[in-house]
Amino acid sequence: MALRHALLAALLDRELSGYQLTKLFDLGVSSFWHAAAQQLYVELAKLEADGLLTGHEVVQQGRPNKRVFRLTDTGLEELTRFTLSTNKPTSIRDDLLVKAYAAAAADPVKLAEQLEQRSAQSRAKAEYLAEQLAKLLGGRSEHEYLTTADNIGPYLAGMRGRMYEEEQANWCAWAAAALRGRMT
Amino acid sequence: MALRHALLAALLDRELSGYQLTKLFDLGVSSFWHAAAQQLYVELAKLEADGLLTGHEVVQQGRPNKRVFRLTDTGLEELTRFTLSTNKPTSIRDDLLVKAYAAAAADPVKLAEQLEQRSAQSRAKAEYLAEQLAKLLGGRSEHEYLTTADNIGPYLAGMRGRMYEEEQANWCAWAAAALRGRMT
DNA sequence: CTACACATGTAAGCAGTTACATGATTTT
DNA sequence: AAAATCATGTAACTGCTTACATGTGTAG
Repeated sequence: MALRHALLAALLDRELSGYQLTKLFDLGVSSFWHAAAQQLYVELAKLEADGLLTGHEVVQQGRPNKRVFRLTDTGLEELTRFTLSTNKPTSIRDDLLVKAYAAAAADPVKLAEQLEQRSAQSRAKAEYLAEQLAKLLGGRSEHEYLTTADNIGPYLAGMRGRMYEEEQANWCAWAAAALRGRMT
Repeated sequence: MALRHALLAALLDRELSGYQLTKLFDLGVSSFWHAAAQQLYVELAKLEADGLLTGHEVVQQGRPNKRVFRLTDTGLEELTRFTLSTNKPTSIRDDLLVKAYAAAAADPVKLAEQLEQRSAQSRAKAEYLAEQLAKLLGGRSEHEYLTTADNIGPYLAGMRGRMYEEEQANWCAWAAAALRGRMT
């Protein structure tokens, strides 16, 4: 299992719809757990069938209706069990880094352009995450938040995501400059 | 395809055996491309069958023999084509980060212990990568190396790996401290 | 009346995981 | 004589990717 626990974690203390989860996994969680939108719906159905989640129809005005999911007691137990299990090896797969590794086989300018584009994307993602983190703090100092808030999980993980995207942006810009600096 | 191009990149200007590649993917490349040892052998066989690599038996004394692989012209062309292709979305999957997200469902001490353990592992990996990078420089300044070396790819990618592991180590230590700081 | 955001799925195919399997050589 | 490192695979299963499919409501 895999995506399973990421979904349970995302639903730990709130109800979210499949669509809201696709947004979360695209923007907020993608720096440490990747999942395609279609797969989320498939996995949500399985989790409901397995009794780890329950879905509830929510009628909306001005929008299509949606189904929100909530953790069951069994789901919470399963999540707790997961936190005690041994970690599977971290899996990272990034085409752009492989391309950087293969720089000698690439057109330096084309590669630099890709790096600069990614740098901008990562910078934007880092800024988005910084905003989300500030919202969580809600004016409190980090120390106060970390010692008093109920659930600091999203803040902890969000910080890692922000760091990751920031460093990615910096590295991409540096690598692009290095490649451009080699042009005659 | 996927692992395919990571292997071609690793063999860009050198011959390596399957076993040497497992070590490289475990230590040097794991921060941006994950692959299990078994899968490498499977993929190497496919790449050879497809004519992108050629394998040569190397008789060794004091060790079992090995087969080293070399890029063919077709393989190099394929790698160059890859550097121009559109990137698939970066895929990251890290159990430990999901556990951090689910902190509220976890035993704080047990989670902190896992984070501290990972911090040490990442620190060690960062140091190993720093050594490898220093070897590549071979006494030269970074600027000199980047402007004059033949193939700067492994240096560029290695730097990203070092940054990643260092930041991971820092974050894990910080997150563990935050969790421990909440204990009465 | 077109484009965009919201909203949710199904189905085929395969890349990658998990488990199993083997053997040489050096070091302790 | 055991443990560690070197060295290379096979086979079953499945989680995930890729491609396809559909429909509502808002904004320009």
